[in-house]
Parts: sequence; structure tokens; C-alpha cells
Amino acid sequence: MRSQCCGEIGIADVGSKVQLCGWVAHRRDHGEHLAFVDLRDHTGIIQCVLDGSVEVRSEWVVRIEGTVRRRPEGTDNPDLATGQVEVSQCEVEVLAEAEAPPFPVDDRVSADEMLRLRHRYVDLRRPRMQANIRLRARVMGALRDSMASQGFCEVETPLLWTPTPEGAREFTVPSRLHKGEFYVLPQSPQLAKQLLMVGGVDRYFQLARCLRDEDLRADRQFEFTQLDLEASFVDQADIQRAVTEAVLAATRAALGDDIDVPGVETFTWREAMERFGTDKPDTRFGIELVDLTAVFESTEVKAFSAPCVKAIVVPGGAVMGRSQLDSLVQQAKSLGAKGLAWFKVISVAPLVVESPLDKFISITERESLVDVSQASPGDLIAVVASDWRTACSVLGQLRLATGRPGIHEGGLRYCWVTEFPMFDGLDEQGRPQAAHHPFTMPHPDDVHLMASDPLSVRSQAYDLVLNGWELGSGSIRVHREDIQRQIFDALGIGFAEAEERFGFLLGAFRYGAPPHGGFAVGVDRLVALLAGEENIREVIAFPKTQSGTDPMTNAPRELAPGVLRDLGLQVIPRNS
RNA sequence: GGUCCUGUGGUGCAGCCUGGAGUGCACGCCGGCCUGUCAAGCCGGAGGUCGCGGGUUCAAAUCCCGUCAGGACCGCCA
Repeated sequence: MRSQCCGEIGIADVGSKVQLCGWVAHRRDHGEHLAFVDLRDHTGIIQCVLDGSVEVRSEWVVRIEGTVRRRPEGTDNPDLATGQVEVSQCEVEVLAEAEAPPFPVDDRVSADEMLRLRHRYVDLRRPRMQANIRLRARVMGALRDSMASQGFCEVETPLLWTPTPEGAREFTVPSRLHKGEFYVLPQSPQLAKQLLMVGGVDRYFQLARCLRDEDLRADRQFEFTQLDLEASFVDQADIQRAVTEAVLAATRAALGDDIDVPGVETFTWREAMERFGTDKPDTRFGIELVDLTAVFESTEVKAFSAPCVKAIVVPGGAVMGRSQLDSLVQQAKSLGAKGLAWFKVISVAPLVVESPLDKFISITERESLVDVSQASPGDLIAVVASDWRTACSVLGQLRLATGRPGIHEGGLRYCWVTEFPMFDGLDEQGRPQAAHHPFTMPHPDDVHLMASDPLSVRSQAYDLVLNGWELGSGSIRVHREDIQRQIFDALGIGFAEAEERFGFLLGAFRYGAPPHGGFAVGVDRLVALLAGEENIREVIAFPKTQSGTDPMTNAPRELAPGVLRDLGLQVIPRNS
């Protein structure tokens, strides 16, 4: 039907006859005898010279047969990849007429996102979306190639799974053959892949669809794709190596082999919290947290007599006016701090500091404050005193608010965060909460603390972070029954309850479970960051809105009564 | 469940704070002119429940309350 694609035509084709297919991007009419039509396909745009009488309009689908020629002197279009040539002596065949599109098929104009989603098939024609979709395909291919070449075996796991009442809310699927009983869609293949390890698969991977019935965000959809992997007879470093290799391969596939990606740094969770105030540090910029606890150890200032005093230095922040500072304080309060103290550094020799608290702090405190924080004249020191966790997280968020580079700036900075705590605070009954999942292996040095001091136990769980986005997480799993029992004890899960919830996994482990561990990379987030998109909807062909609807298909919708009956279901009216 | 932002011809915006005739800009659409444009240009035309409901007012796109939809975030995502 066609000899080549629009964007592929160049000087080399001059003189040759071509057959092209595509959509009419623009028509520039010059009267009875001349019209220019820009023909667009997934590769680009080429100008065709038509007789003015030929009827083609925007977004009509046409097949054009003509001859490639050099454009006349002075009419080249440097903005177009094919701008040195054009197709002339055109025979036009209209393959499909089209209504005027609901919004311009053009990257240069924005359109309401709902409108784009309702007519996603039109939106996908835009070069930006074409690029994103194809970049995604390259990333998926590179991930698959990398895993295969590292000796991992691709295995598909069930979409119709069994409810495991832990973690994310699951999507439920009614069973027709067993009325009143239900499957669920897997929130991840976590348990399945561990069973594969017991099954001797040794190294598994899958580009797996995962489904979670939780509220949506810019970086979260109901359904998303993970590069899911698991390996036997490995330690944490083996897994990190494999993941790093796959992700860097994907990065090169997306952006080219000569892309400059700095070495992947590793922070312990503690260090990430101390320096960046978050477990997913954006290391593209400085403004790291400084610890002032020692400085104000014996302070007279009540606001600073807290277990932890930390600060960030805002470069050039001394120019901030009253209202800006007030809103900074307000922000800190809304993030959970009791307040925020600020010091403008006017000069260092002699030391002059401007602050509501300046007359209350001692000369020594003022000197060490500026000394420890390494602030320069013109900087603002923002101080939060609180418990360690609050001080870190409030300043971590202020750090992002004041200094975070735009999505296209600062390059790609991958890092690992390791040694996550095993437990994440206490629940209402005073029991530790599993921070990762209950099959996460504790750090070998901390196993003895499991009963006496569970909250200080570190785990062998680790996250991969890119530019402040959590790209994925994994852990070494528990394969020893005695340790598993200690964890369940700490979590307050009795033998019977463990059997009820995870019986099939625990059962499998009794038949010889290899030491194993794994990881899962969020592919949507990875692709979004590589594409320079701030929202994963831009790299998903058919995403849902924030309230989980699809404006194109109108899903979700009511079912016909007969369908419900077949499933043994009855709908409770919404207003009851 | 909560906080904030947005909703105005087909599209993107301005108008709203400080109420006074559906007013404006750009694009698109339809028609006309035009043989070298390239997001062509020029002329003309069509196109509106100012998201929806209620309130205040002589008068509401504008102020107030509610509601719906979209978005960002908190909760949630072991």
C-alpha cells in the first residue's frame, strides 16, 4: 500500500516515485491550481503539492502517490526533518474522511486532559504521545533483553489470584462457577514468584501487570507494569547488580548509548533521612539537611529544646520578605512541625544574623549555627526542632519546595536506599507494623533485637530511587521457619492466622525453600522520567482519570441484571 | 474521608477581585479570493444553558451556599 513512511523521505529519494499513507496535518490553499498538504504518519511529516481542486481536509486519511523532488530554491523548511524535499505530481486517494478533530493534533497547543482521554485515539496521533509510546516499547524491550541475557527466565503468573488480606486493596472478580466466591487481581506477583523459587526456577522475571484498588495520583494508576524479578541463592548485592544493569540498559535504549548517567549511589535509609529528609532522595541538587542538635544542646530557647534540631540552608534566601517567610513557617506547620525558626545571614565577619530569635540565642550558639550549617552571607537558615522523624521529614519537604529542579533539569540520578527499618511504627494495639512485607529478612546483625527492640531492627529491604521518585523496591526473603515465626510473633500474627492468610506459601516452604530475594521496578514511572513527563498518564496508552474512570469507554458502568444474576450478585442501591 | 486549584462558542485563554446587554483575543470550522506556502495570507459567516442547582440583589459569568466533573496533594498505596 505504501513504499515508505513520511518521515523517512529525504534528499536521497529525489526523483523516485513514492506511495505514502497518513493523515492530513495541514492544508495550505493557494487557489484553483495549488495547495500544500502536510501528510503525517508515525514517523513525521512531509509536504505534498496538490492541485487546488483536490478535496482533502484536516485529519482525513489519504494515500498519496507522487514523485519526490528537491524543493524550489529558497522554499526549504528547516523546521521539518523532510524540509528539503516535497512530493509532487500527486495522485490522491481518500481512504477515510474525518470530522474536524475535537482538539488540535499538535504538540504546541495544550488541550484539556479529559478531552484528550475521551478521544485518546486522536491524542495518540500527536508526536509527543507517539514518542512516549515508542520510548516505552524500547524500554520494555531493553528490560526484557537484559533480564534474559542475565539468565532470568520469563514466567507468567495468574491474574486470577486468591485474596490475601494484607497490603493494598485488591480488585475483586466474582466466580460464576462458584457463586458467592471470588478471585482477586494480584496487587503484584509477590507470592507467586516466591513459589517459583521453591519450584526451582532459580531466576524469574516478568513484565507484570499489577492492580491495586487504591486512590490515584500523578504517579499511580489502578493498573501498572512492573519489571518483577526474583532469584535464588543470591544476596542483596546480586539483586541490586541485576536491577542496576537492566535499568541502565533501559536508560540507554531510551536516550541513546552516549547518555551520561552518573554512578548509582547507595544510602542507608538512616543516611537518606538524615541528609535528605526522605527515603526517596532527589540527589540532583544540594540543600542537604544539617544537624544542629549539638549546637542547641543546652539552649535557653524553649523552641529548640527538642530531641532533634535540624536545618536547611536556602541559598540567597535572605532576600525573602515577611510574607514569604510567614508562608514558609505555615508550610512547616502544615507538614507537622510545631514551628519553624529562620535566620538570615547578613555577614560572617563580623557575624551578623537577622532573626526573631537572634536576641534569645547565645553568641556561641549563633556562631556554631552559622559554622555548622556553612551558611554564607545572603543565605537563610531554616530550623526545625522536633523528634528526629518529624524534623527530617518536614525539612525534607521544604528542601524539595525550595530547591527542586524541573523535570528536565539535572539529568538522571539513580540511587539505592538500603537497610530500611523492619517495622514502621506501632498500630493501635501497640504492635509493630511491617514496613515492607512480613517475609522480609531482617538484617543479620539485628535478628537478636526482634523481640526486645523490634523498632530498631533493620531489614534487608532496598529501594531504587530516580530523581526523587521511588522506582521500585525489593528484599531478601525469609526462608527459615524460626525467623519467620519471630516476625509473625512481633507482628502479633498467631500460627493459625498465618496459616489462614499465607498457608499455601508456608506450606510450600516446608518442602525445601531456597534462600531467595527479588525486586520490582515500576516501569510506568521509569518511562515517565526518561520521557521527561511529570505524570505517568502521559506514558500509558489508555489511562484512567484520578477518580478511576475512563472518559472514552465510560468505565466503570452498571451491569445488566442478567449478568449479575449469573454471577450470583446483588447490587446494594447507592443511597442506602 | 480531607485540603487546594480549575470549569466561559469546537479548542486555548481573558473577563470574576471591585455585579450593570454574552463583551474581547487567538486558533479551529463553513464560504469566497489567492500558483510557493509551511501553525500560509486576506475577506465574510456560523457557532453560547458562562458545568449544574439554589440564594443575595432592581440586576449575577462575576458575590454566597450546595453539587458534579477534571487536576495537584494529604490520608491510603504491607
